[in-house]
Order: sequence, then structure tokens, then C-alpha cells
Amino acid sequence: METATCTAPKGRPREFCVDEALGQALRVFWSKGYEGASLTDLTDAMGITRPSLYAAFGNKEALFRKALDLYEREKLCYMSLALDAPTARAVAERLLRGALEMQTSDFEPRGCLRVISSVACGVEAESIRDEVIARRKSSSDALIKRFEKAEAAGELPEHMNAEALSGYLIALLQGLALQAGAGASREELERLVETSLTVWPTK
Amino acid sequence: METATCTAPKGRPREFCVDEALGQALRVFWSKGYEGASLTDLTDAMGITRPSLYAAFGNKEALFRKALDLYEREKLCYMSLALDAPTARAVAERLLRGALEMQTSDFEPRGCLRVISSVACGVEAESIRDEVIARRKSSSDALIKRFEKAEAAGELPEHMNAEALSGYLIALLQGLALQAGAGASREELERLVETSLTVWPTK
DNA sequence: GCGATTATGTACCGATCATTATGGAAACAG
DNA sequence: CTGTTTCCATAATGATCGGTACATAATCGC
Repeated sequence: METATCTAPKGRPREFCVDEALGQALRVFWSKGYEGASLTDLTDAMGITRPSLYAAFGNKEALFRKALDLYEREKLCYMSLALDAPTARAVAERLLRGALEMQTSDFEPRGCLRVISSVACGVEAESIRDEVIARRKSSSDALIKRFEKAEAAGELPEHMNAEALSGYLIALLQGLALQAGAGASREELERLVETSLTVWPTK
Repeated sequence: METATCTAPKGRPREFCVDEALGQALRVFWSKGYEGASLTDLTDAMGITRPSLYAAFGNKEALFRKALDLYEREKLCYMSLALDAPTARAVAERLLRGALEMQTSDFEPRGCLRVISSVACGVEAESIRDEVIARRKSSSDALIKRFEKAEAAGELPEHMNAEALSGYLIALLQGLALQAGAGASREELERLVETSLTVWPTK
């Protein structure tokens, strides 16, 4: 009865690495968006056939969700880590610099998969869009919670609350991702981060 | 030889108003994006048939360009007007409040057509994407020019140049549009604008 | 009245979309 | 070996995509 937990490979073994294929699928979704990525694009990049894709991942939408999980786990990990910084300003700095580092990698697509997947789209992608927006909301809530701690610690200046500061910082991060996706140079993005940090309100 | 300028309607007259139909097409592109808007969506909203659409506007891409022209002419006019404000801060305030007003209209789609159309997409929309990015660059250049004037007037604080400030402000506007498109409430957007103005760097 | 011209409505085109039925190949247990 | 299970490859599914042929209807100058 314990066969469920042990790896008993019955039948013909799979000829490709699921994680590797998922990574390639992520890159395609990342650079083309959910609707812009066709199954041909995906299978070509993943090096597998359509039936293999469906057998291993379910369908296009399930594949996207798994790719989004991978993206958040591997590429967005700096966001939760940033919340551990000692001050609100340090949190903002880690978020901005983390985003900058990700957006200026030479080996990954530009732009943010979350941003890309949350803009207007056809009907087929609406559930995807809703889910991405929901996931972003939970990130936003975490940031608000962190800034509320800073607020309680008296870090925030007058007439500035946690929610307002959080929304403001997220807008900057979204703008950064958008400009990166539109082909902004590394210098432009660095300048944006530096300007944001210069302007950052401290008590 | 002057017949080119006069309106000589030869043949069967058109049964719909081109401008009105274009306005409806704009709303569809605005809420679904270029690729997300199918010809069926467009003709349904415009109240015309496919051949009428092609006869009047050329094809989907040409229709989008005309809709984009209309959008920039009618919905983005506040942007060029904002540049006439007396100070850099006043320019920023007009831009932020103008964007807020547009994003909180009860009768128009949320989000910004330019932002929507400049994110990642399939191959068919790449030329659209490139054009939108180019148009945004010219807006950005105009803003930089305006801030250079402010810089020359000594309005900008130390370690802050026109390009940096422009990129920063545009990032905020993009974040505003993105959050509006994702369903942010009017209060959230107002708070974002107020926070941005509170934080705005003055000498 | 008459062509000439242009718009409209129907019905269709080939291409591509996501998805899958089918048949054979490769591993297992017996 | 046989049977079972799972994977791979080919090729097809119906639906939808953007774009059009075609015939008809409405207005022109004459």
C-alpha cells in the first residue's frame, strides 16, 4: 500500500526531463505571453511532441500554471526575501535592485511574466489573468504587512501609510518591468532604480 | 481638377458613421488588446459586417492604427497639455491627475491602450508593438525636453537630471495604468497619485 | 429609363488554434 | 516468451482566426 510514495517506473520511461521542459516552456510564456505562445512554439522549445506535453502537463493552461509556479519560485524569490530587510527603505531597495538584476539578465527574457499575463487579453486567457492578479494581490498584501510593521516602528513620515507606500512601490516595480519589456537599456533601468531610491520618503 | 477636395459621393452611400464605428473599435482594442480583439468582436461592436470593415479601414492592423490615432488624440491629449504647466512639479501633477481622471472614468475601459499594446505578444502583433513603443518614445522625449527646461531653470534638486526624472515619472504613470487595468479601486489609484505627489522631489 | 460605381450581406477561403485518436515502440512483471 | 503499461510519433479533429468572392442593393451622372 506504500507504492504511491516510492518511485516505481512502470511502463516505458519518459525520454525527456520534465523540469527542463518546463523551464523552456516558461521562457516561451515569458517572452510571448500566454496567448502569444502557441503549442508549436512550446513543443519546439521544449523539444517534445504535443501528446507528450499533454501527458506530462495536462493542457496549455495547466502548463502555464506550472510555469508560473516555477517563475515565482525561482525568479521572484527575491521579493519575499526582501521583506526581511531591517527598514522599509531597505525593503524597497532590495525589491528595486532585485527587480533590476532580474530585468538585466542576459540570458532571460525581459519583462515580468506577472505583468505580461495581467494585461488585457482575449476570453480564453481571462482565467489566467484573474489568477495572476490574485497572486499579485497576495504579494501586495505581504508588502503592506511589512510596511505596517515599519509604520508601527515609526519609520514612515507624516501623512504616509503602509498601503499608500506599498502601492507606490509596486507601481514603480511595474513601471520598471514594463520599461524593461519594452527594450529599455540597462542604464535607463539603473537610473530609474537610483532615482526611485533618491526620492524614497524617509522620516 | 478640384474634385479631389469636394465630397462627391458616387455609388451607394455608406450606411454607418465611420467615426462612430472607429470609436467602438477603439473600445474593443482598449479592453482586449490587439490580438485579443477578434474581427467578430470588432464587427459586433461596430455594428457592421466584415467586408464593410475592410472597405472602410483596410485591415485589422490599419484599423488598430486608426483607433490608436483616435485614442491619442482624444484620450491622451492631457499629456501634451500638461507640458505647458509652469514648473516640473506642476507638469507631473497634471500628468498624474490626468491619468487618474482617465482611468477612473465610468464609461471607458480601464488601463492604457499604449501599455496594453506594448507588452509581449505573438508574432502577428510585433509590428503593432514596435509602433506603440516608438510612439511612446516620442512622448517620453517630449517630457525629457520639458524637464530639461526645468533643469536649466534650476528647478531640479541636486543629483537629479531630466532624463532620470522623466523615466521615473513615466514608470509611475505606467504603474498607475497597470493597476487600473488590473481592477484597482478609485481610492487606490487616488492614493497612488497623492503619494507620488507627496514624494515628488523639489529643490 | 440607363450603365457606372460603391456598399452590403452571405457564405466561403486557407491557415492556424488547442486538443486528441491511433498505432507502434520501449520498458516492466509474470 | 506474453501481457501490461506507459511513452512517442503521425496525423487528424472541430473551432476559430484574419481576410475575400460573389451577388445584390442603392445611389450617382446621363
